[in-house]
Amino acid sequence: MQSTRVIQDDQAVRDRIMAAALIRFRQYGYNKTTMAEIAADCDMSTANIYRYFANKQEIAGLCVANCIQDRIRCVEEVASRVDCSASERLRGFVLTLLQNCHDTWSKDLKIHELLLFITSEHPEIVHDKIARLQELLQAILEYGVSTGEFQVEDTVSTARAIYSSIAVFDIPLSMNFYPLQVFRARANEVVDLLLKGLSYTGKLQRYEEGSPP
Amino acid sequence: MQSTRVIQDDQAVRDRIMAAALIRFRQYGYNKTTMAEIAADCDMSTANIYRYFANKQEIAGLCVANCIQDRIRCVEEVASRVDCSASERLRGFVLTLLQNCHDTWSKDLKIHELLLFITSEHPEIVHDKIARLQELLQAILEYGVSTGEFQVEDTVSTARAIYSSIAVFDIPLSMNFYPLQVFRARANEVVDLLLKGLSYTGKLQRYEEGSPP
DNA sequence: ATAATGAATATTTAATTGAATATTCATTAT
DNA sequence: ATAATGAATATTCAATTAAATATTCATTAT
Repeated sequence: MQSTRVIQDDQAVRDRIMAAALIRFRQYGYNKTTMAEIAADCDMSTANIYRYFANKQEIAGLCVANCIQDRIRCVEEVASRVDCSASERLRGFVLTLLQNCHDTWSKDLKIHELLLFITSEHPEIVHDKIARLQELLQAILEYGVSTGEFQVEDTVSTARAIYSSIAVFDIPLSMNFYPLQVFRARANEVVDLLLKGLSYTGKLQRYEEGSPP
Repeated sequence: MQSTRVIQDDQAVRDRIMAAALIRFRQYGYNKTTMAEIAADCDMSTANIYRYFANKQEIAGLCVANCIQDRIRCVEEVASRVDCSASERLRGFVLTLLQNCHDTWSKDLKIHELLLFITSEHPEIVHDKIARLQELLQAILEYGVSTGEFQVEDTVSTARAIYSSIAVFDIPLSMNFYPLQVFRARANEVVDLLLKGLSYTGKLQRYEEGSPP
């Protein structure tokens, strides 16, 4: 019991430090946040933080991972709404991803900096996120197949293809190019086109050389 | 006649300067290339360059625009091959775009730096490029409709949607994430899916609530 | 023993300034 | 008049160092 008690206490301290750090990272960014400030916010010495974290970057990495988790939870929610068709789930998925991406870029600029910095050191964080999004897409596809909405042979490769098609809406850098409103319209156009492909029945119009005018 | 003569001479000098500049930009990058070096390569004084260009950035901007032009010409060629079906043209278009993008990133790193720098000052260069690519896509679509390969109502909005879907293959930054081989596979998957959407006949499977098991 | 600290050390950032480079301009050559 | 130049000026870059910050550790408190 004693050891459990201690581990829980440890986690509480870790959480307290991370919460304080995140507030400062959000407001001032990674570089302008000092370990001394984080420590002061937690009413402890700077040195004591190092009992709980290896270094500043570890704290930032965990903050970023948490943010990504939160973002993914939004998407998961939309991707599994019981009152929605598979098509609606797919559209919701894409628009939510876009909204998240835009928010990170424009509202949460400091977090975006942090994300850029951390993911350049730990690309596996991004890969894990993409893998999770593709799982969600696959689930939407399987749901669509089960309801008869979609005709899809290979849900894994199709989920990959869909993610590639909508990746541009999940890359904060691209948010520079157009206002959100334009991106929404573009995302909707892409979803419309994808939905046609997904409900494709296989009755391909054969191309006959020279027959049309 | 005299004035024409002079203008032609002017253009010849401009071309000579730009050629010399491009060689240095390619090898050493924008910052490590000095106006003095460019001038020496052209056997003229530094000051004389300013008779032909407003400043160093203008020279770089024109070099970049030329490079983009060259890249687009490759794509144009593929997009209008007489011996190819519309589907083949579309696939060629995407794979060529990807190849260009990858080359710029990995082989022509210095030019990529330049491109990044110039397009941050002149986003219209990128917008023009995207507009031209969308025109080419539209031409492929119209060709596909004319041969009966594609069923597309609105070629303009569909061309936009296709560009959005494949934009990730046209963003040098993304070349970091996977090797070219993987990107090629992804691009092919996306094209496969898009082609299904394009040849979609409109006979949509209706989703009937609760009817499947 | 565990948690925490203050002080010492190592590393990073920020300010300074001299050197390199871009740009301008008065003057010269054609 | 047009083209070109050398020298003057403005701007940017890079090396230097002082200050700030991250990290470690010996010591103290619980």
